[in-house]
Amino acid sequence: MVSILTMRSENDEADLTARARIRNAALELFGAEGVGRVSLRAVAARAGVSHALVLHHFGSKEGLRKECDAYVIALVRGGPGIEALNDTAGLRALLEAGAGVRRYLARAFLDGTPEAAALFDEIVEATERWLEQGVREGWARPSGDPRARAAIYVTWLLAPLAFDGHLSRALDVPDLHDTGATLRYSRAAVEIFTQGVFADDRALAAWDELRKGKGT
Amino acid sequence: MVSILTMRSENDEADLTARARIRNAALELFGAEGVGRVSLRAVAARAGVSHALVLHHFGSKEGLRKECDAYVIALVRGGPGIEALNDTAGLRALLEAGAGVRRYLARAFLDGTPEAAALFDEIVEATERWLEQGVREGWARPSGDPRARAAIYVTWLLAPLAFDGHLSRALDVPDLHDTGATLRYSRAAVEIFTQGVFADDRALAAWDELRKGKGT
DNA sequence: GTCTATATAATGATAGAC
DNA sequence: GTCTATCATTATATAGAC
Repeated sequence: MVSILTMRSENDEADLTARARIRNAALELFGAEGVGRVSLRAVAARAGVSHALVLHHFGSKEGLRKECDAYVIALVRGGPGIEALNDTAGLRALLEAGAGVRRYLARAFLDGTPEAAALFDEIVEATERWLEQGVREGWARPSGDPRARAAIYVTWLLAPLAFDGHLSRALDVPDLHDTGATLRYSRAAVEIFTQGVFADDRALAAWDELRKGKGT
Repeated sequence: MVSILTMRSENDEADLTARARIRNAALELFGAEGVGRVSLRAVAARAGVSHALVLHHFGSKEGLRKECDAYVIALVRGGPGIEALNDTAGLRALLEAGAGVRRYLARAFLDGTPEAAALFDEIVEATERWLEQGVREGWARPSGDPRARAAIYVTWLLAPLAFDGHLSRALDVPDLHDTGATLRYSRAAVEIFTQGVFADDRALAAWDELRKGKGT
């Protein structure tokens, strides 16, 4: 039996407070099936408690959802602020967290909760500053639209969250986020970020053509 | 009153069969809030029919969901086969479809329905061939891992589906998928695809370093 | 094809014992 | 903190009239 004073050892399955077990169970189920499709009873069953206890701790289903949001987002933030999404505590924590957590976060972004929106904005902002610095220091190329580039960059970095299973299937690896899988797809990503995909400016020219057609 | 023999003019709001109206209503609501959070009664109300009629036409909620899947996916396919996602009927149809449809598709990918998975695989396959051709013709750069590159590329092209609202907020445009918004973010994307982000091979080198640490 | 009941089950939430 | 009832509501689904 676990005292309520037990320090949280976040990663141990066994001895967590019931509150934490419930939150983890919710995270897993909400991530896997979507909040709407998961009943409080299902969460309770997975956590090994009664459904009444879930409500005792979180007040309502919405309360539980909010706590899940806060938890995952704190996990990604990793620290007081986000440096940029690259090689940061937050990203690593996210990769090491279970698939359920990643799927939960993807759904949070899709649902557009205020918390998720704030996180996204924060990451974009940090990334834009990071790329500005890169341009100054010479390791990043200048962009015609730094803000848009940062936003796109973040979106692309987060894309594997949303396309988890499909990406791993396409890459023929069992789970996208361990072993050599991450290495394989991140290699391809870095390759694109370094040398691009297109060998000349034809695509850019085509874009400019399109722009002329539709007005500024 | 609309005859059941009326030809489907897919885009007109008014004179559609009840079946089509129900499907459209479901698409919109499922996309906006997630299938689990939407009741058949809500769908029926939006379509202006009774909830019993929904079941009469689709048998069950799951049946309705499947029809939505099939409809959206057919929309993206655009024709008998997908050429590549670039400048294709499917992509254009997707952009011209409502935000609800795009959000629905994003959720379908996240939920990992078999239909969505098949579509994804199809697009990756087509994109890989398209890039192969590009390499042969000289307008695409060769890749160290063509399969992974194609998969990543597709993921990135689809990313705006999943981060719709966040992207438009970061870009400070009301709706991501009309007017100049598409142009702005696609310009940034093409820029990256053409010239990359990083100015030298430092990131690639760092990646290789990481790889050594974790074994092949 | 479309509706108005109605049946049946599940859900979020509460009350109160331990 | 945790449980066992229990309530009120809502959901999916069916039956049968029009």
